[in-house]
Order: sequence, then structure tokens, then C-alpha cells
Amino acid sequence: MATIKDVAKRAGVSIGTVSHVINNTAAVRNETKDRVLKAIKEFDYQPNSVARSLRSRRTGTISLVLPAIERSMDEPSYLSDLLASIVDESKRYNFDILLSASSSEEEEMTPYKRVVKGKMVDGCIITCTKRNDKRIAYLLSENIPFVAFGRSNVGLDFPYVDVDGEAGVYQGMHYLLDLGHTRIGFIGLPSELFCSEHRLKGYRFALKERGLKFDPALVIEGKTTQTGGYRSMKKLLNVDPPPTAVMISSDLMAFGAMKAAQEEGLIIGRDISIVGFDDVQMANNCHPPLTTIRQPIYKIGVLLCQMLVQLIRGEKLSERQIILLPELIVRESCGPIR
Amino acid sequence: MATIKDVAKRAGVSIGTVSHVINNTAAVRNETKDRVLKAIKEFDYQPNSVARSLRSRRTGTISLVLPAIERSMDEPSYLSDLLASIVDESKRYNFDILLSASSSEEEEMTPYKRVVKGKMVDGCIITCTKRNDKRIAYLLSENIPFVAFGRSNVGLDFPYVDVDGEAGVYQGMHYLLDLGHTRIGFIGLPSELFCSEHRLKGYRFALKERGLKFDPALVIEGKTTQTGGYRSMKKLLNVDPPPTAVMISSDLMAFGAMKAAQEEGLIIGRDISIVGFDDVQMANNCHPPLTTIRQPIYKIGVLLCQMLVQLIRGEKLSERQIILLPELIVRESCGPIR
DNA sequence: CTGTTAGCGCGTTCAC
DNA sequence: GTGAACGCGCTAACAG
Repeated sequence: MATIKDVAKRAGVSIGTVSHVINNTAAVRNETKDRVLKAIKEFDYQPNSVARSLRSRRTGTISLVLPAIERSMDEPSYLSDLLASIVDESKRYNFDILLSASSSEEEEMTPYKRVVKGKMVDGCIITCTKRNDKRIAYLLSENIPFVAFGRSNVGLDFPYVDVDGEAGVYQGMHYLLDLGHTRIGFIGLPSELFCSEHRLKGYRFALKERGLKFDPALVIEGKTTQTGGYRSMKKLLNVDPPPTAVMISSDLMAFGAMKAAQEEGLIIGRDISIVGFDDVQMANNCHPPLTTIRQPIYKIGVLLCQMLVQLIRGEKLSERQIILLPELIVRESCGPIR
Repeated sequence: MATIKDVAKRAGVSIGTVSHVINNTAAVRNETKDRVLKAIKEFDYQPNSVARSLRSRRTGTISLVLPAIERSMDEPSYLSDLLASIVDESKRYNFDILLSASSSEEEEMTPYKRVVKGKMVDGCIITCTKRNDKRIAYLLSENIPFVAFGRSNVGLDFPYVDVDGEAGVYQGMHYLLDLGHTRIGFIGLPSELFCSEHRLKGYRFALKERGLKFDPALVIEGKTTQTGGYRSMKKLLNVDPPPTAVMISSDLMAFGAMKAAQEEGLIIGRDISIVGFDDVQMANNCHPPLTTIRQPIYKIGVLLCQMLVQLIRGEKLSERQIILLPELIVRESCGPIR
């Protein structure tokens, strides 16, 4: 494998000069430049990025650690969509993405220490923020550029992009209430996820506003999987009397819930109304198409990237905390009370 | 940031000794070892992976370049599922995944050169193999460990895992023919994808076997997106007479096709039968659930990882080329001819 | 404009 | 058992 030395020798110049023409870091006479370029071409020379990173302290790589709680990416959750947009956007800044998996909840910090402190990446994006999220404190203390998708309860100032989950759920509830539903179930996220409480708050607030009383039997906390949604829905349908509508905290769970309802012979949008949260791609492609609260996930990925890149470049963020408003997308999974 | 030097100084030993205790590469007296370990803990020292990679010529990272043809990962194609399994499996070998995006068809090779020749990764997985795939020749010539998901027509011996697309489509066709369909459409993949021809072959073969003649009007080549499937289906439904069943080369396209058919007022499984290919997660969750040809994608990801890791370790592959048999999964998107 | 040189942080001989 | 010294390939000062 050719190194910069070989190129220098072939071109009859010093390695410094070669470096300069590669990085355009100093003016080089055209003639010499051409010789260098020619040598580079001849060897099909490619600079060793590892050596380059060691020297320059930059890797051109962003870390994304997949949370253990997500059971990796087996299911079409928002995470796939987010990753898609991050991949797209990071490309624009010539960053690659280093995907690591945390094996378990306890070892949650291991990949961060290895990847981040080991200097394999210039910064990282964290998702799925939790209450008392250890990662945030760690990254702040180590002074590593990072951006979070989601707020947290740690009393720390850190850059994030989040969606107003309370407002989102409130919109969905408003819609269901306007359809005449009064007995509305709620399938929530695991309480360790910080966003779970916002969504629940939106549910309670909408209820309260209409003078409806909060019935704990109608509120279930499920795992963030299709199976989690499926099971939660089954439970909800066994409540007496069962809800006529259900607000669900993620589309993924909503898909499972739809399946559960259909198994019970219910026609979704007629016998039972369902509102999801996320608006993942598939929400528009299932049958019936799912009415849901759209997180502008593509935009979120774009913002996360842009902010992180700014941070990496040492620029100051114009907006350090961004909260986006979600939007109700009406499709066909809801109907009026009968 | 603490380096190995700091640790050595603190422990009152040389950096060589520290290196030995970290890598367990020589016997160190227990007492000294403890001192080193203590110093490591005190500094929360983490070896610099970049320096380590430069020296050892290993990065512990696998490359996956997202093909430009897939329009990244915006849609729930097999790629998401494959990535999920690769992430899971690579974790078992302590490999991270470097995700890069190729910006355009012409610059297809750029990310490979940069990432692979730049020594950022120990090996790579390529997907979406094409006819005359340049990447294969390149990686072979550079002697880089790699494994492909998919065969190619290049007359080269390279390690791959693939699915027998011909047999898969044949199974689907067999099923449709047994339901009494004789006018069966086919939505194929872009012909640049090498697997497109196998699938078409399965279609033609099944037809021929039953003495049915091949009607070019019923065969459409679409982009591998939902929109591609949607458009292809619309075209197919405009053929006179339209097909009563359609064999589609990917689930993603099938989802789009289902939408197209439903828009025309057709009941899928009654008015028109649809068979997909892949069995992505959503195939079981759409309505009606999609009858499809299952690629054992999780297993494929696992095999790809295992083979690549073996290659990286310099071991010989027991099986250098693996072709898996797909399986017909009968759900509800097909019905008998009426 | 071009060459020389000093590290970046670590692993690895090879002495001791 | 332990330490000194070299070099992985490159960038960035600085000198000329």
C-alpha cells in the first residue's frame, strides 16, 4: 500500500509538499503540483485516515449508539427514519456515521466511553433520552460535542432537539374528544423514557379540560414494540367497559394495537378509534391508514446533524434547544362515537 | 485527556508496562499491575483507539456503504432489516459499523476508496450487487476482506451470501397458478441489479412450465420504492385485460402496489392477488397481510458478519458462497381466480 | 514556494 | 518483569 512517502519519492518532492497539495494548505507551484497529482494517480494513493485522524484530532465521524431499550432496530420505529435522515444529512457535511450497539442497560456507558473517549468520533448524537440520563452528564463533563434527541430532567444545559409531546397528544385527544369519544384509553411509553411523561400530561390535560375524569384502568404503560402495543391493547379491550378510542404513544405500538383490535373482530375507525404518535413511513401504508401525530423526524435528523457539525467546528449554536411542534395527521383509523 | 503516559507516570512505571497490563501481552507482577490498574481507574483512562489502530492496523470496524440506488433508507426496505441484524451480530464480535453514503451512481467508488483504503475499517459488507459490479473487482484487487449480499456476473470468485431468487419467485408463481390465475403480472427490479434477472427467470420458468405464454405487457420494471411499485401497478391495471394477480419483486414495491390497487377500488386478495418478495417486518402488519417470499434476512446478516469476521481474522471460510432458499409465506393478499 | 522536523498516542521489539 | 526507543502515516510549524 502506497504511503505519502512513496508519492513524495515518485514525484521527487518532500512529503510536506505532498501534504500541501492534498490538503490545499499552502500554495504549490503548478508544475510540482501536477507531478504530485500524477504520482497520486499512479499509485491510486489514498491518505491513511487513521494517521490523519491521530494527527489532526478529527475523524470525520459521528457516533450514534443504538439504545439497548430499543432492542436494536428490528422494528420500524422512528429510529430507522431518524437514522435515514441522519445518514442523508451527514453526507452533506462529509461525515460518516459510526453505529454502535449497547449490549445492556447496565453497560449503557461502555460504548460511549470507548467510542467517544477513544477518539473514534468527533461528536455524537444521543437518542431516547431517559430520566437521569447518565450519558448527558458524562458527555458534558468530558466536553464532547453532542446533541440529544429529547430533553431530560437532569438540571443541565445541553443542546437538544425535541418535539412537544404534550401538545402532540393534546391535539390527538382533542380530535378524539371532538369525535364524541369520552372513554379514551392511553398506551404510554416506559416511564424511564423522559418523553413518556409529556405525552401522559397531554392526555390528562385534554381530559381535564373537558371535565372528564382520569381513569387509571384506561392507562397502560407498554414496551416500545409492536408486541408491546399488541399486549397493551388486549388489556385495554378487556377493561369493562372498554374504551371507544385509544391514544397511543408510538406508531410502532399502534400497529401492534391495531392487530390486537382486528383480532377481536373490531373494525378500526368504526368500532374503535386509534391515534398513533410519530408518523413513521408505514403509518400511511397500513390499512386503515393510521391517524397519528407527526414528529417531523426528517427535520429532526437534519437539525441534529447541523447542530452537531456546528458544535464540532467550534461554532456557537444559534439555537441550543429546539422544540418542534408535532402535527395531527388525520387518516382513517378514527371515527365518531356511535 | 489522560494518555498512557500519564497513567505510567502516576503508577510509577513505564508506558510499556502499562501497555502490557492493558493488553495482557506479558506477565506483570501483581503488585505493579494493581498500581497500573488503579491509575487507570483514577484517570478514567481510555486508550486512544485511533493511535491504537494506527499502530495495530486494526480498527474493529466494519463498513457498510449505503447504495445510492436505494435512496438511502427512507423507506422500510430489506436494508433496514439487514442493518438491524448486522448491528446485532457485529456486537457479538465487538465490531462497530461505519455507515457511509454514496452520493451518486457515478461516485459509487469514492466512499469505498476513502473508507477502505483509508484504513478506517477492517473489512466491508456490500449489498445490492449489480451487474459488472465495480466494487467487487476493486475490493478483490486491493485484497480487502469483504462479503457481498448477492451474486454478480463478474467472473470472479468472491465470498457472498445470496438467496435463490429464481426459486423464490417460482414458488410464488406456483402458488398463484394453483389458485387458478393465468394472467399474472410481474413487477421486476431495475435490470442493473443482478438479482433482477433471477427473479424474472423464476417468473418465466413457472409460466412456461404451465404452458402459459409470456406477455411482455404484463412485465414492468420499477424503481425499488413504494412509489415505484405504485406506478408500476397503475400501469399494470391499465393493461387490457388487466392481470388478476401480480408477482412483485420486493415488499416495498408491493406496498405501493397495494395502495394503487386499493385506490382503484379493488379488494386485495379477492379482486387482485399480490405476492411480494422479502418479507420485511411490515409485510405482516399491513392490511391485508402480504403473502410474500421470505428472505431469511436476519440469518443473512448474521452470516455476512460471521464470514467477514472470519476473513478479517485471516481464517479460511468453510463456505465461501452461500445460497439460501427463500420460503413462501402465505398470508391474505391472494385469493382464487373468480 | 518547498523541505525539514517534531510530534499525535500507542504497541512492540530488545535490552537489562 | 520492566523500561527505552522506534515507528505506524500523517499534519503543522518553521526555516530557508
